[in-house]
Amino acid sequence: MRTFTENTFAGSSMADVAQRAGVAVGSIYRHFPSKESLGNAVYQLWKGRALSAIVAAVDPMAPSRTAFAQMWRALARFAAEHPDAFAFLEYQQHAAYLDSSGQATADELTAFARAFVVRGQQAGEIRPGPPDMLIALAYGALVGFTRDVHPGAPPSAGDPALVTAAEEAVWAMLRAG
Amino acid sequence: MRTFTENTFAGSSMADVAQRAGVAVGSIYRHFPSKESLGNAVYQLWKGRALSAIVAAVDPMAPSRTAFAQMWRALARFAAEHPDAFAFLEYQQHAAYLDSSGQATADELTAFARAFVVRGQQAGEIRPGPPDMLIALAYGALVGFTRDVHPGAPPSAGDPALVTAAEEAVWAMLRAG
Amino acid sequence: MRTFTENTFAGSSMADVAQRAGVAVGSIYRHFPSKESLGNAVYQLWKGRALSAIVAAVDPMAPSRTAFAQMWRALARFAAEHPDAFAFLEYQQHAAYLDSSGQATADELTAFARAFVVRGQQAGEIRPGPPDMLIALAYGALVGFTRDVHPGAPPSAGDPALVTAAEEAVWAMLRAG
Amino acid sequence: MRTFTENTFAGSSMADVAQRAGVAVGSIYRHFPSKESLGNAVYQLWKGRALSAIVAAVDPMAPSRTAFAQMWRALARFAAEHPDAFAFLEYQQHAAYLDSSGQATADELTAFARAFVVRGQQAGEIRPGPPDMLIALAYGALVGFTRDVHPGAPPSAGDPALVTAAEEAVWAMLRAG
DNA sequence: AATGAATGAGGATTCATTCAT
DNA sequence: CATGAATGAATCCTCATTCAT
Repeated sequence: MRTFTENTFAGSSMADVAQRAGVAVGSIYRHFPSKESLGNAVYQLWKGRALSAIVAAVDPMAPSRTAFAQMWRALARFAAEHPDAFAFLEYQQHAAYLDSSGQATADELTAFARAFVVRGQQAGEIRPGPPDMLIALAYGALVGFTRDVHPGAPPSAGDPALVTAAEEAVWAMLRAG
Repeated sequence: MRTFTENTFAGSSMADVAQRAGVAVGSIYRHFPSKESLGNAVYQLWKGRALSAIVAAVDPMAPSRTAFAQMWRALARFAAEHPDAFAFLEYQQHAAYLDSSGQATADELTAFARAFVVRGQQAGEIRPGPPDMLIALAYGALVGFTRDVHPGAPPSAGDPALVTAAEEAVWAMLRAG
Repeated sequence: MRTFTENTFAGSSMADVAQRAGVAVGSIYRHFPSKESLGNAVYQLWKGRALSAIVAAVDPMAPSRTAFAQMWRALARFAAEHPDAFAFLEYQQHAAYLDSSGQATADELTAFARAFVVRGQQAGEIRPGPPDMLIALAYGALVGFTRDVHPGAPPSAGDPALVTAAEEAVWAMLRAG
Repeated sequence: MRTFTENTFAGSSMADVAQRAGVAVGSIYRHFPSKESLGNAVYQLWKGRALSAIVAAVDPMAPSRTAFAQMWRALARFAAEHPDAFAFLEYQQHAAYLDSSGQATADELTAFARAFVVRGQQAGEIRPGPPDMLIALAYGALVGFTRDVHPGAPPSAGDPALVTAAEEAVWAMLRAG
């Protein structure tokens, strides 16, 4: 994953992947039939972890304001703890190698977020409008927030005060009224 | 640019670039000494155009609400008219080949946005907080907004009603009070 | 080596080298990081062998006349047994790719010859004059002698009578008085 | 010629040749149909000049000792005045591009030298043996003599005392008795 | 099952040659 | 006639994949 993050999928060589993993190139091919399938597996693994982090943190019965805070904090924490994984997932293009199973994991996360938005809109807590658009705005804001760091610097997603400030701003974007 | 957008910089071959440009591979090397320098030039060209589009559209003396609308519309329009250029600029990683001159163009855009935010904060029109964070949130929201499209589908950034709805939402995130 | 001899270093392609070696192009790069380094290795290998052939054949305690005969015969034999290697070493320019380690091997041979000449001059057996000049004349004569062959013809360095005749002539050039 | 000397024929580019000549690449092709033919012309030009230098300097009726001195001095002078031309002619391989007309010029020089040797042998002034072998030894010695210089250093062929010393040594190799 | 050398197709780059200006 | 940009085959080198050990 780290190789992909630093060099892009196409810019990474299996030799580099193997070396960082501390195994031989041939060994990778015992577990993955191709570079593409390895890319898929890496994507699914980390996208799945991000999804789990959210699902574990959010109480679906809580009011939107609360649920949103839980969601935002969970994702910011994930991005702070695994900055390279988050960068791999969100700052790159995966179309070249992502297959349907990989896409499915991504869709699960969107579905979760959509359910949250729709419920909030029905409760009059979230601004009306196409749910996918609101998700795109809010998730995009999160990605921008974590990216607003020069590589190597401690991610702003790790500063609790900043995380809270950003969360409040984004909630202002989502909330109804 | 189109090749880079579709296949990633590292995933693009000079042969493909040449073919799409309708020239021979060797001809590219008469204008650019390397693939990297070509990447740089493409980046600078389009980042520069995006910057120009904003600068031309925004009245720096206008109230923040107005200036923001101008900025948002200019960028949404740019993304709608040049979806692949915008995708190349914003959905990808350029670290592998971007040199200082390329970075400089990117910094100009940030500087412009920062000036806007700072002025708005001084006027009490924009929410307090680190300007760069607010820019990251808003610009991230824009990127998310334009990205919220399955490839081939008409970009949401091209639908005037959606653009307005998104603009209002993002302004709600930025405005003071 | 054979490719370099026939086509010059710059005129040889790695593909040709690989084909003659009976391996794939990529395999060469597992052993040598570049064409230059391959050229170096080839040079060092054969220059080293030529040096060994001399060192093994010459008795440094013998009178100059004897030692010279041993040296001349050893080199003539080397040139007759490895005409292409000798041609590679002596009929070509290596400046474009030879590094210091390659140069060092060449210098060893010169140093050996210089010691021989100096000792002979001290013993009054070899004509006075700058040792390096005498070496250049004699070694040049050897190179000329072996070169005096149209490609494909049996090398004159392989005809014992000719080798002896040449040796006597060159000794007449070197001997004192 | 300078480009060929420094980089080898195969290692030289027409672009470099053109630049040093102060003309455009296309202009070369108005005078020479190909790189090979240019190589030929350069070879013939300089080999012809070397030949002329000898022919002009040598009195064919003079005794061998005298004629040899004239020949040696003429060539040493040529090598001293045109070190790069001499290096191009003698330190390199021309087989890859030399055609019959180029070879003819080289053969003329050999023929001239052979006539000298044969006449000297008939007069009992030059050591018996295959004339071509003696020529190879003597010409090889000359090449070695001029080569005995580190690039950039003033050529030993330019030091009159050295030239005379070398000439005497080489004559000792050739003379009868 | 793990290894890593071998393979050769593919990629970036060069360069002899052409040809419109 | 001179120029030098354009061409694309050929060159050096890389890298996904295979397979004998």
